[in-house]
Amino acid sequence: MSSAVVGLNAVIVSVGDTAPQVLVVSSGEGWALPSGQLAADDRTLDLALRRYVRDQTALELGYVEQLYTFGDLGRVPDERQRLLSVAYLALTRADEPSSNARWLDCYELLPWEDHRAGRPAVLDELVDPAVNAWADEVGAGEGGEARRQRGDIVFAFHDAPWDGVRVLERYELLYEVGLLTEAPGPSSATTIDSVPMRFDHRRMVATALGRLRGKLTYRPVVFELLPDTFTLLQLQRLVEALAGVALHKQNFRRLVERARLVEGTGDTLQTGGRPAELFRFRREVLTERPRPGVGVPWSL
Amino acid sequence: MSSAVVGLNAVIVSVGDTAPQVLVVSSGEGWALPSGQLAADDRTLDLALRRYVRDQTALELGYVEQLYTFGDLGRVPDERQRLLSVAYLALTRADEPSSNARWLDCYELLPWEDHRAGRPAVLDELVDPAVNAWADEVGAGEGGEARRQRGDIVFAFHDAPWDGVRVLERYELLYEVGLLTEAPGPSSATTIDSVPMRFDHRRMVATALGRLRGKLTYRPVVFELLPDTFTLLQLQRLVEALAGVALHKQNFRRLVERARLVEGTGDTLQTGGRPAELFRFRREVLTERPRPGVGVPWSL
DNA sequence: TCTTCTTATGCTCGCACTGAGTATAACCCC
DNA sequence: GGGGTTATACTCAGTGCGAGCATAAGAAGA
Repeated sequence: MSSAVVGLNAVIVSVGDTAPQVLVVSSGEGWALPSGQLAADDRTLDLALRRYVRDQTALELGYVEQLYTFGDLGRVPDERQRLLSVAYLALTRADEPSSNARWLDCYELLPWEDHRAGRPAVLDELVDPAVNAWADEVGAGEGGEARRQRGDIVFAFHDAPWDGVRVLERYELLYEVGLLTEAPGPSSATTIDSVPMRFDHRRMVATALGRLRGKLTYRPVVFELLPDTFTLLQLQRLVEALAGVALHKQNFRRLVERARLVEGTGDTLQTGGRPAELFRFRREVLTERPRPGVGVPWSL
Repeated sequence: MSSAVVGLNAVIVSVGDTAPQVLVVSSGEGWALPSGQLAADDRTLDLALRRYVRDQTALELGYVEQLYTFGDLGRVPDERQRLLSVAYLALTRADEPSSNARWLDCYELLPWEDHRAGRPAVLDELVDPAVNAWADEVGAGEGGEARRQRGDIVFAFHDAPWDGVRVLERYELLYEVGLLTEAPGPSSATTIDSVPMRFDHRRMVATALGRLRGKLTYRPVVFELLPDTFTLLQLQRLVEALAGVALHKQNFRRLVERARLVEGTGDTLQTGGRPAELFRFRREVLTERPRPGVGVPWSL
């Protein structure tokens, strides 16, 4: 029987003032996701993850979901060794990380994903030409067209619609065209700068953000990231931060109220303008609707 | 560094005359999914999977997607050993399995999932009372209500809507209430009978069916299971088989044509009634729509 | 040939939801 | 009170969908 070294990684997401953020710890080669080993007496992978995250960061995780298992040769510098890593997504409200850990803004790692203030310039200035050059590599024939079409789909060139969920596909395409390097190394003029992260940990963050953006639209996961009561604008800002797009305020309000996702508490909160009513998540919605979520443009 | 035995499993899905089916091979303890070991020189997990499936079943896989990694202690009879299994979903049109393999009807394994001819009686006759008894175990208080609510959500009791995607949640709840046993063993009057499968392979099938039903609604995966040209009724029957629900014929037609998912070829096929036009998948839809899929009731 | 059965295809209501925008309310500060 | 700010209510047009009616085009049998 063959065996491999098995590791676990946690992409722990919370939301700061303006953007989603992931918990990272410092490592020799840039920042790293909290990682651990599976111990012989961990009954389940989930429990192992919770255990070592508690040990390393003093954080008690709430929502936890398995993301993906990475096992390609060459994902770690040592070519001989295969490291199998099971990555998890975890959500938490906690905002005070322990000593050697810190929150890292997701959009520092993946700047092309934030469209709240419009389409990032880097897409048309850097990515578009790079994808075109990459398509030209294989000639103007079939293969080139397929490459161009793939670029159009994931980056929404030529009037194709932007799909916020395709975070991982964008990451992988950027990697293929040579605009980003996986392991920390010298960044050049032809790569998109970012905070260096260990191994393929940035890819794990991309996987997590994509999954989260998808789940947003059909499961009430946002409420894992909010306090028990909140104003509708707080909820909206949170959804916008995760989805990476701006939303129409009145329609957002109508959506969550008519979907009966939230219920008013009667209390209000001072805001600087007219006081806002405080709402709470309405748990009963789980039995009423098949896919209770918040609705962003790409959920149709 | 800790290490574990690592296996790969493939849930290979095709669609027969009336139902989705998975490829199984015979094993000492009932049927088993094709499984393999990761070899040291397999560059990626995908490639390893394709390699051993080719060796074992002489099948060349098309669409392949990682499903989930199973690693709980106790999923295999030997309590000491931890077996980590990375399960994959694969789609294929091939209908002739090799010697020791055969196609097994998904709804023989998961009979409560097929609602095409109405809600299966087993849900209200067997599952409902069992869930109620299970809820009563913890008293009529908070815990009991939570259990009952969970039953309502996943099995659509008390007017809750049926959500075809929650295959795995249903499987897990049935397991918790004691209506099915994971490893092959004596079935009793209080368990739902089914074909015995090795280890937790039936759980893997449930995972695969759930994933497939979800993907159906936002990616054109059905066409992986169809010949190049097909009639709209063939397409509809296929979607119905996977989704486990019956669809309105005229509306289905309108949906796929207006979404521009398919295009007519001009040819027709004899059917027993008026000849049907043959259609093909319209690849350009990938750049036009963010989530090209077929639309089933739970996709809203 | 005429009838009946079967499948395919076209079309039309009515409802629900959505995008976009206008209008009004309720607080702050000065 | 005026102006800024945020909250909340409401309207209107377009779109998508569930449900059903109607017609077309073949096969099979009387």
